[in-house]
Amino acid sequence: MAYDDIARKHFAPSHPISDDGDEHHFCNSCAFGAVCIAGGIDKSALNELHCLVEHSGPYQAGEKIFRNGERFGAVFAVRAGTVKTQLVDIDGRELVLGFHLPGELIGLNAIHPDAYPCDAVALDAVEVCRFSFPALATLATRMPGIQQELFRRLSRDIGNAALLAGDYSADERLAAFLIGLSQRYAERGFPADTLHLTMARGDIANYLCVAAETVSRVLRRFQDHGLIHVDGRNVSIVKSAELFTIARPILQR
Amino acid sequence: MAYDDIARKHFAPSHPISDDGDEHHFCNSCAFGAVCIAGGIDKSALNELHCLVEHSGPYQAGEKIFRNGERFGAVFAVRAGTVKTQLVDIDGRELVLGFHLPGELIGLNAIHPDAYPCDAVALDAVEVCRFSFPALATLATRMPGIQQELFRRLSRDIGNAALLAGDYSADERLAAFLIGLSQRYAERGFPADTLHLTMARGDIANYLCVAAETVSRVLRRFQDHGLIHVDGRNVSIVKSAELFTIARPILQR
DNA sequence: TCCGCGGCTTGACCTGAATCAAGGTATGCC
DNA sequence: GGCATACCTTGATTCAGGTCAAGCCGCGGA
Repeated sequence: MAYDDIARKHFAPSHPISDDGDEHHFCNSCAFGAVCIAGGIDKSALNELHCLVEHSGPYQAGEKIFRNGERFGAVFAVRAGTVKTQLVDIDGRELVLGFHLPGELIGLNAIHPDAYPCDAVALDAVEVCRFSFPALATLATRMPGIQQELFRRLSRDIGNAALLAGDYSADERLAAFLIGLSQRYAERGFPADTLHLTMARGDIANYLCVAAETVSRVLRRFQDHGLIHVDGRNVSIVKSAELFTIARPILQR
Repeated sequence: MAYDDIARKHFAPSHPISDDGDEHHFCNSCAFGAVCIAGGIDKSALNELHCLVEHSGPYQAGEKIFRNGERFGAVFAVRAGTVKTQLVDIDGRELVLGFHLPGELIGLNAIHPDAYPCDAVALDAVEVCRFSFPALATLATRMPGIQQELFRRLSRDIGNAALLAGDYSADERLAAFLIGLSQRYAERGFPADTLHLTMARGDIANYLCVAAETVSRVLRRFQDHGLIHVDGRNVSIVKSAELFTIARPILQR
């Protein structure tokens, strides 16, 4: 796929970030890069996209891109770094909804309630593109490619949100998490077998609905069985096929 | 809200079904009813919606509206009855994704993979409206109200899919299930405190990621505590406030 | 009427993972 | 350096809920 090739060329493996784009070549990590490239959109349309987007950042680790309860006004494409979406429920329990890599769109779950239903927190140095949603929706009526891409992203997020439904074991969850992350990096042209986890164990645990201690133990066991190698937050995947077999009930369905 | 008033007038409480609509008054249970009424759309647009919709059914309990793996071509609005979406994972485990009442749209999660990622099964006598998705998307470019409604529905489904993520207790899950169902009936103008569960205990259990035995036990306990009254598949909610308190960590966040 | 079957309930027991507790390690700040 | 803090790991213990087993109920068919 053309988009991947371009990404592979431009991205620096160590820290995912794209170029800034210009009038003719919009950000490669842009959420709509694929549309622009594939659709061969004309200059005026590209300019319109340029007009409605605002680069924002860098955010430092811990800073929030948007907050739970804020009025919805825009979606954000991650350009660099990792974003965690989370919320704190009524009695203080934290719930991590997801981790978002460059090229991914956050805030889509805010359209319906017309307010962000979660916090978006930078896990490292994060840069984003802000798309005013009313403007984007208007543009989408004139550019079917943009509309279609929005539908696809929304639809994909439904599937992703449902991924961890089902009563899976801690092993299945951890394996699916690692393989999933690996695949998403691979799609963006980054090395897929050496992962740097930008999130704390506690966040992973929370996202997977297991205890932090369980994450430690399972990673340990995977390492003891030679499936992965763990060095703090650096994890290399040694036997991805076997890991995939464990994760299969979650990923392949 | 006007839509609710109209629904309340037309729906028969015992078996949710709408009238068939005509050129000027589209089905009340139609997924886009609210748009048409609120937006005051013109006749030609209404006719276009009429042209692209196909009524289909009735389906008998157990019959499938669409199947996992089938090429995506349309979304369906439930007109009458209850639909269960489910899939069977690689090693035979069943996973219920959701239950869908009249007025709700199914198949939105199929846009991205361009294939239905689950089965849609009728739980009782079901009637649906079929909307060709390419036609609907095209119409949406000309009718911003339709586009917006699609965005909202997709966005809401993301939230719904994420609802049961998080490690909630069996009590919390059951309470949230009952309150959620009650609220959805109420929105459609049906009595909200006497529920007829069209799905088997096993389906509920599966949807909530607990064992069927646990569903029995928790319902029993809720009844013993005077929160609900259970008679087979008929459940009446006695103390909705207390039930809501239990469900709060899931529903209110 | 009886039988068979699927769905539901209840009790007894077991287990995966949570919780509790303690200690280790890395990092930043004074 | 020395300290504080946040994060991570490991072991011991506990428990919510799963699994197994048995029996009940309601319904359709012969």
